Amino acid sequence: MSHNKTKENRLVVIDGNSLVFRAYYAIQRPMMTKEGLYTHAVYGFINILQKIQREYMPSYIAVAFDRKAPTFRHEEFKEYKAGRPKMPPELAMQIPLLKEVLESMRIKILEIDGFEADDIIGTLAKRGEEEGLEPIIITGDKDSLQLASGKTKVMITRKGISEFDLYDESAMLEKYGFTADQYVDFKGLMGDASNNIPGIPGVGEKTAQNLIHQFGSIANLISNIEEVKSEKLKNRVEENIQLALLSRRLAEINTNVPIDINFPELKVEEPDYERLIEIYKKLNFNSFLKKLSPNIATEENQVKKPIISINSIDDIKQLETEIETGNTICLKVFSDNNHVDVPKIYSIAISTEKKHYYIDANIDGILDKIKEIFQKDLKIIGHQLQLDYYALFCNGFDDWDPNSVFDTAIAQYLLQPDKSSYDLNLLSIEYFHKDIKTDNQTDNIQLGFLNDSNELMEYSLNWCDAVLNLKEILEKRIEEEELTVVFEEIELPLIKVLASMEAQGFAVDKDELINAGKILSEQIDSLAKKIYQAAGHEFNINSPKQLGTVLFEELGLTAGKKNKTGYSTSAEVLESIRGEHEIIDLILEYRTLTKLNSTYIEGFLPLIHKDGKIHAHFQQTVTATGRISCTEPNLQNIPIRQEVGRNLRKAFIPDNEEYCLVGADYSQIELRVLAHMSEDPALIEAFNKGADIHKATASKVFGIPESEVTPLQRSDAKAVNFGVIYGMSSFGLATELNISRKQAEKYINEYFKKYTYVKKFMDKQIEKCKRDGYVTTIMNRKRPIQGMNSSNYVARQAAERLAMNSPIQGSAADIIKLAMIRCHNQLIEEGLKSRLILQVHDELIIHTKKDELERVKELLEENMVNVIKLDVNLSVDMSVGDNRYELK
DNA sequence: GCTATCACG
DNA sequence: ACGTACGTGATAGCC
Repeated sequence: MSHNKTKENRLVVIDGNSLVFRAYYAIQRPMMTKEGLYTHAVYGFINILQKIQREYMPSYIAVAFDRKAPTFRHEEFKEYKAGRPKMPPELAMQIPLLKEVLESMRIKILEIDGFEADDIIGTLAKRGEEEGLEPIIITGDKDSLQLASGKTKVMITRKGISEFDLYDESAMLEKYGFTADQYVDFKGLMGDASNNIPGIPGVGEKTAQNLIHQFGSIANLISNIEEVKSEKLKNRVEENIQLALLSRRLAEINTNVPIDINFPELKVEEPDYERLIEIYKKLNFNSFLKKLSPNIATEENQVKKPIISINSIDDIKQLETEIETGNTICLKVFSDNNHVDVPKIYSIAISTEKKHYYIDANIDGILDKIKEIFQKDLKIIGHQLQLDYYALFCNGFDDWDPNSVFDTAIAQYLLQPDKSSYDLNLLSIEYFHKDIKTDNQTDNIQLGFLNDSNELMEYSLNWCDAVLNLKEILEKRIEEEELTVVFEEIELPLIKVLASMEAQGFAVDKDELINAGKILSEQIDSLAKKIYQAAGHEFNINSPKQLGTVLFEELGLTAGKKNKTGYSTSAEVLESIRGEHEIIDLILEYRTLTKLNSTYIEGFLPLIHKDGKIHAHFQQTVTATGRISCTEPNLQNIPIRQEVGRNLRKAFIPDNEEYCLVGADYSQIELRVLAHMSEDPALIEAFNKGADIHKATASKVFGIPESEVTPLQRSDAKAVNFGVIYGMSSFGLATELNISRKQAEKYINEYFKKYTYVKKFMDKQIEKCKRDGYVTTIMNRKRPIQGMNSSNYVARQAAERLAMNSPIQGSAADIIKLAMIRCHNQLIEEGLKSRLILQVHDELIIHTKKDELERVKELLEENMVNVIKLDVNLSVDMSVGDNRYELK
C-alpha cells in the first residue's frame, strides 16, 4: 500500500451490503474452505476494495452496513421492503467474515440501528463535503444517485463487479435529464419495486421522467396539476398525491443520521498484518496472502544454512564425507523436464541436516558420484519427487530405488485431495507466509534462465527449507488423519512406478499415425464440401455458434436444448434430429473425424520423443477421488468405442520385435467394490457365482428369470448399474435411457428393493459425509465434500452424489494402485525385462518380452487378483497382441 | 481465460 | 418449481 501517493482529500465510502451482495452473485463458482465456510462474496469484495484502493488511492475510507433493526422507513410505512427474499444463508454467513477482514485492514465499519447504510453514506458524504473532502460513494444500488453532487461522485457497479459507472452532477443530467436532487422526486412518482415503495400506480420510469422534466419536482407538480395534458394521468396523480409524497420520503436518503464521525479515524492505515494473515489463512485466500508476503518477509530472522556450491568433481568429497548411511536428505533436481528428448539435468540440490549443497550437474562424471552417494540407503524428502525421479531415471539412475521417501506434495494431496494446485510456492505462502521465489522468473525453470546460477542456488535453498519445514507439519497431520497406510503403502511406493512408466514410454508407429492423418484429412475435406453444399454456403463447422445459426435459423431444424451461449449443437441434440436433414449425419461424421485428427494425430505427433516413443506424464496429485491422471498427451482416452477411432490403437506398438503387449483388465471392479463395501448379499452372490452382472441386475429389476433377459433389457440394466455407481437420480437415468422419469424411478425402486444393502450403503455415505465432512475408501483415503448441507437443493444433491460415488471410485483406484506396485516390484525382483507402461483406471498394459510372456501373465493375474481380500473375488481379463488394437 | 464439445474409465 | 448422472484432458472458438 503506497501511502505517500494517496489523494489527500479523497474519501471513499462503500455500501457494504450492496457490494457484498453483488460480489456474491458475480462469482459464478462458489468458493469454500475445507471447514465448509463459503468465501466467494468476501473474496469478490476484497478484490473490488483493492481495485478501488489502487485506482483511487483514497486517504479516507469507510464501509457502511445495514442493521437488522427496523428503520424509520418501516415506522412510516409498514410494507417497506416487504416481500424481499431473505438473504441466502451462504451469503449471510460471510458478512461476519467480511467484517473481520475489514477490521484487520483497519478500515472503519459504520452501522447504526434504525438507519440504512445509504443514510450513513449520505451523512458521511455531506459532512465530508463540509470538511472539504471529495467523497466517492461505491455501491451496487442506484438509490444513491441522489447523493451525486458537484463534489460527491457515485460509482455504481456494472457487469457484475469488475466495472463501474461513475456519476457526478453532469453525468446525471446526461443520463436522466435532471439533477441528483430531483432523483428522489422521480422515485416518488415511479416507486421502487425492489424496496416495495409504491409510487403512483400506473406511472413507470418513462412517465415519471417526463413529469420531472416538465415540473421539476412533486411539489411543483401539485401546484401546477392543471398543466398535465392527459386527463387520465392528471386524475391518477391527484388521487395518489399522498402516496407519491410518502414514496418520496421513503426514497429520500437521510443525511443527518445521529452517528459519531471522526474523520481522522477513517484515515487509511497499514493493516494489522498478524490478524489479516490469520483470517486470510482461515479463508484459504492464498493469492491475497501472497500479495502480503513482501510486507511480512522481514518478520522472520532465521539463520540460513550454509550453502556449499559444488563446481568441480573434487568438491563433491565434502558431501561424500558428510553423508552417512541412513541419513535423511532433501532432494531437488533442476532439469528442463523435457519429454520429447532426454531431460537435461542442470543442477541438483541436496540439503542435509547441517548444510545445503548445490551441485552443478554439468561436471564430468558428477552424476556417477551422486549415484554412488545415493547407494547409502538414504531417506529422501522432496516435493513432487516423481519429477526428480524421471530426470534421474533418464540419466542413468534407472536402477536407483531408495526405500524410504517422503513427498510433501503427496502428503498435502492426501490431506486435501480437492486442491487445485500443490505448487510448493503456494504451500509455502499458505503455511509460512513466505515467497520462496527470488524473482518472477523462477516460476519457469527453463534452460535460458538457468544461466543465472546464483539465483537458482538461492531458490534451491528456499525450496529445500520449505520442503523440510512442510514435512514436519504434514507428517503429523497424516498420522492424525489416519492416512499413514494409504500414504506409505500406496502413494509413496507408487512414485517410482509412475516415474518408471513415464521413463519407459509407449512406442508409436509414427508413419502409421501420419498415414492415418492423411486419410482423415481427405475424408474431412470431402465432408466439409458436402456440408457447405447442404448449407448453401461456407462457414466454420467447428464453431458451435456458426453451426447453430446454420442449422436452427437458416435451415430451420428443431432446436433442442439450449446452453448459456445459444443453441446446443452437441451430438445428443443432433442425433435426435437426424431424420430432419441430410446435413446432420455429415456433421456428426465430420465431428468424429476432426476430433480424431486434431486430438490424436495432430496432437500426438509433436509429443513423440526422439526415441520414437510417447512419454506421457502420469500425475498423482490431480483427482479428488484418488485416480491417477495422464497428460501430454492423455493416453487414458485413446478411442475404442467406435471402429474409426479404435483403429488408431494400431499405432501403439512394442519397442521392437522381441516384445509384445499384454493388457490386463479388472472385470467390473467398481461394482465388485460396491458389493464388498455394502456387504449386499444379493450382489455378492451374483459375483461369486460368476454371473453376468448386467443380466443378473436385469433379471432383478424386470422380475424375470435370467434366461429370459433380452439384449435390450440387459443394456438397460447396464445403465442402471452405472447409475448406482454414480449416485443415481431418476432424472439422470431417464435421460440416459430416454425413458420417462417415472419409469426410471420404478427401475431404481426395484433395484433398491432387490439390493437393499446397497441402498443402506448409499444412505450411510451421505449420513457420514454430513457428519464428518468427508467420505473414505477401503484404504481410508479421504475425500472431503462441500455443500452437503447447502440450502440449494441442486447443490446438495450434487454433493450427495459425490458422497456416494467417491468411496467406490476411490477404492477401485486404491486397489489398482496397489496392484501396480506389486507387479512392478515383482517384475524387477525376478530380473525380468518386461515393464508396466500404462494404466487406464481398471486396466494395466505391460510391455512384455516375448520369452517372459507366460510368467508375466501369471504374475499379473496373481498380483491383481490377490492384491486385497474382499468379500467378492476380483477377476482379471487378459489379452496379448502386437499392438494396442489387438488387446480386447 | 472461459465455454462447448467429445475422447476415455 | 427447481434441474443433475461420477472422474478426467485436449482442442477449437471467442472475448
